[in-house]
Amino acid sequence: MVKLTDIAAKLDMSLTTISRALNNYSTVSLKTRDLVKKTAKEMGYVPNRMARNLAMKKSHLISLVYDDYNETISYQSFTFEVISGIRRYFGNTPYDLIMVPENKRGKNRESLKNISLSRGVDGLFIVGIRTDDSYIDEIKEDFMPVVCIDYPLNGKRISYVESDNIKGCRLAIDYLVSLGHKDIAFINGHNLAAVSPVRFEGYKTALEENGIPFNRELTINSDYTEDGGYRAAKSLLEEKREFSALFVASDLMAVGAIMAIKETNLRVPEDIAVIGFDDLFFAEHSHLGLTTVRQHKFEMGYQGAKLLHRIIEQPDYIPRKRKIDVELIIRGSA
Amino acid sequence: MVKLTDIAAKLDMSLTTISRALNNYSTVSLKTRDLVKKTAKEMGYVPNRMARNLAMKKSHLISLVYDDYNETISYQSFTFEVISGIRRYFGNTPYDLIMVPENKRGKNRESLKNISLSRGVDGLFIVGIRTDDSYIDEIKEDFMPVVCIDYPLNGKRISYVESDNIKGCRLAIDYLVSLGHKDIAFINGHNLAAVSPVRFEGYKTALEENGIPFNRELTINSDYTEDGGYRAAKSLLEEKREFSALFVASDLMAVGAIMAIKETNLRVPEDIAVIGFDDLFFAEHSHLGLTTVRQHKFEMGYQGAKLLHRIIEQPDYIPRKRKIDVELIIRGSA
DNA sequence: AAATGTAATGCAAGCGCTTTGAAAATATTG
DNA sequence: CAATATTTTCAAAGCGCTTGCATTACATTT
Repeated sequence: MVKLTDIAAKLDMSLTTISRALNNYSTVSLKTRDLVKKTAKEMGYVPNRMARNLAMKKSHLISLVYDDYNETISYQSFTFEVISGIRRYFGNTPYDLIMVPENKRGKNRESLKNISLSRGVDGLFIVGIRTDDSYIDEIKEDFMPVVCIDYPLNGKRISYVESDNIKGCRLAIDYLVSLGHKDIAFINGHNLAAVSPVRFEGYKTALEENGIPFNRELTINSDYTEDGGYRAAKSLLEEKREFSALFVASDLMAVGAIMAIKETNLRVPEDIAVIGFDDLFFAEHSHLGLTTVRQHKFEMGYQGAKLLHRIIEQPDYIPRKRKIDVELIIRGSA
Repeated sequence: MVKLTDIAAKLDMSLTTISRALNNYSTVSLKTRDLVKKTAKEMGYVPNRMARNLAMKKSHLISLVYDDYNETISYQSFTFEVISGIRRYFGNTPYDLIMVPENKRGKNRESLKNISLSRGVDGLFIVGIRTDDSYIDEIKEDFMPVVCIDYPLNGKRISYVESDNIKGCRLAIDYLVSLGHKDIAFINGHNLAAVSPVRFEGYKTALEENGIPFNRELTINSDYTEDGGYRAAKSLLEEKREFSALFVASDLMAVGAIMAIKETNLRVPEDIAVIGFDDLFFAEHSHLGLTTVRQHKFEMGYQGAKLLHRIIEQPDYIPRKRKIDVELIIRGSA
C-alpha cells in the first residue's frame, strides 16, 4: 500500500505538501498539485480513510438502522425502497452507509449511542422504529444528527420524514363516499407503529368532513400482518357489523381481509369495497388489483437523506420534518 | 469523549495497562483488569474504533455490494432476504456492514478495489452481480476476501454461494412429467445473470432424464421482468408452439406469462400448467397461487456470510462454494 | 541471602493522515 | 536594490489506539 510518505520521498517533497496537493489546497501551486496528483495515480496511491478519519474526527459514515426481525413482506419491501432512496441521495456525496446488525432483538443489545460514537458515524438514519423501542430514549438525548422515517422525533439535530397520512386517509374515504358508501369500516395496525394513531385520526376526520358520524364499532385494531387482516375482517363480519366498504391501514392486511370477505361468500368490490395503504408491489397483482393509497417510499428515503445531510453539514440548521405526498391508486377492489 | 489516557490518569496507571486490561490480556492481573473495566464504565468510556482500526489495520467491516438500479421486485425482495441472512450471521460477530452507494451505474464509478482498500474493509459480499459488470475483473485479482451470490468466482480467498439450480429444474420438470406433461416450454432469463445458462442446462438435462427430447423451439429467452415474461409467453403462444406446460426461470416472469396465457383464453393450469422459480412472496398470492421452486434466500446470505467470515479469519483456509438446497412448492398453477 | 524464574507494568514507537505555525522562496513596490 | 508583501514549502505535533521490548515487583528455589 503506497502512502503519502512514499510519494513525498519519490518527489522529494514534504509530506505536508503532498497531502495538501491531493486535497487541492490553493496554497500549493497548481503545477505542484498536478505533478503530485499524477505521481500519486501512477504509484497507485489509495488514501487510507481510517487514518484520515482519525485525524479529522469525521468518518463520512451514516449509520442505517432498521430491524430485520420484522419479517412481514410489507415492512421488507417498504424498507428496501426507502434504503434505495437513501443510497441514491448519498451516492452523490462522500458518505457511505454502515449497518450494525443486531444480534438480539430487544434487551442486551448494545446501546445505539455507544455503537454510533464508537464508529464515529456522522449521523443516524432510522427506518421502522417502534414506539416501544429502547433506542428512542437514547435518540432524544440529541447526541448526534438523526432522521427517522415515520416516527415523530424532534430536536436540535433530529427530525423525521413521514407520508401525508391524513391526506391518504382523506383520499381513500372521499373516494369511497363518492362511490356512495356511507358505512365504512376501518382496520388499523397496532399502536407500536407511530403512524397508526395518525391514520386513525385521518379516518375519523375524513368521515366527519363527509358528514358521516364516526362509529367505533366499525373500527378494529390489528397488527399489520396478512393473517391479522384476515382475522380482523373475519371478526368484523361475524359480528354482523353493517358496512359496505373497508379501509385497511396496510396492503398486507387488506389482502388478508379480502380473503376473509371472499370466504364469507361476499364479493369485492360489489358487496364490500376495499382500499389498502402502501401500494406494495403485490397490490397490483393480488387477485383483482388492490385500490390503495400509494406511499412514495423511495422519495421518503431520498428526502430523509437530504435532510440528514443538511443537519450534519450545517450545524446551525434548524431541522423541520418533511411530509411526502401520497396518491390514491384506483384498481379493482374499490 | 473520554479516552484511554483519561482512565490512565485517573487510575495513575500507564496507558498500556489500561488498553491491555480492557482487551483482557492475561498479562494484566485480574484485579487490575476488573478495576480498569469498572472505572472505564463509570467514566463512560467508549472505544474509538477509528483509532483502533488504524493501529490494528483491521476494520471489522464487510462491504456489501448490490445494485439498486435493478428495480424489479424479484431482485429487490431476493436481495433483501439475502441481506437479512448476512446481517443475522454477522450479528454474532464483531463485524459491521458497510454499503457504498454507487452514484452512477456503469462507467465512471470508482473502482471497487480502491473503495474497499480505502475504507480498509476486511471482505466483500456481492449480491446480484451481472456477467458484464466491470467489477468482476477486479475481483479476480484476488485483492481481498470475496463471497458472491449466484456468480461462480473462485480464488484463494474468493468463493460463492448458489442455489442448487440443477436440482430445482429437475424438481420442476419431474413434477410436470409426473402430471403427464410431455411438451414443456421454458422461458429463461437473460444471460447477464450467471444462473441463466445453468437453469437452461438443468431444464435440458431434466427433460433428457425423463426421455423427452429437447426441442429448441420450446425455449425462449427473456429478461426476468414481468413484462418480459408476458411477451415471451405471448410469442410462444402466437407462434402456435405445442406445449401443455411452461417452466419459467423466475416468479416474476411467470406472473407475466400467466397473464399472457389468460389473455389467450387458455386456463392455468388446465390448459397450460406453469411453474416458476424463486418463491417470492407474491407467488403465494398471485391469482391462483404459483407453483414454484423455492430458493432459500435467507440461508444463502447466512451461509455466504459464514463462508466469508471463515475466509477472512483463517488465511490458509481453502474456500469451497456452498450449494443451497431448493424445494418445490406446489400451489395452484401446476 | 543470593540467584533464578515468573508475573505485572510501563516506555515509546508506530498506524497514515491533517493541520498549525514558522521558514524559505519568490514576486512586488518605492 | 533594499524593503515589504505574497506564494510556496516544511517540520512537528496530534488524532486515540496497539504492541514489542524493557523494566520492575514479586515468588520460588538452592
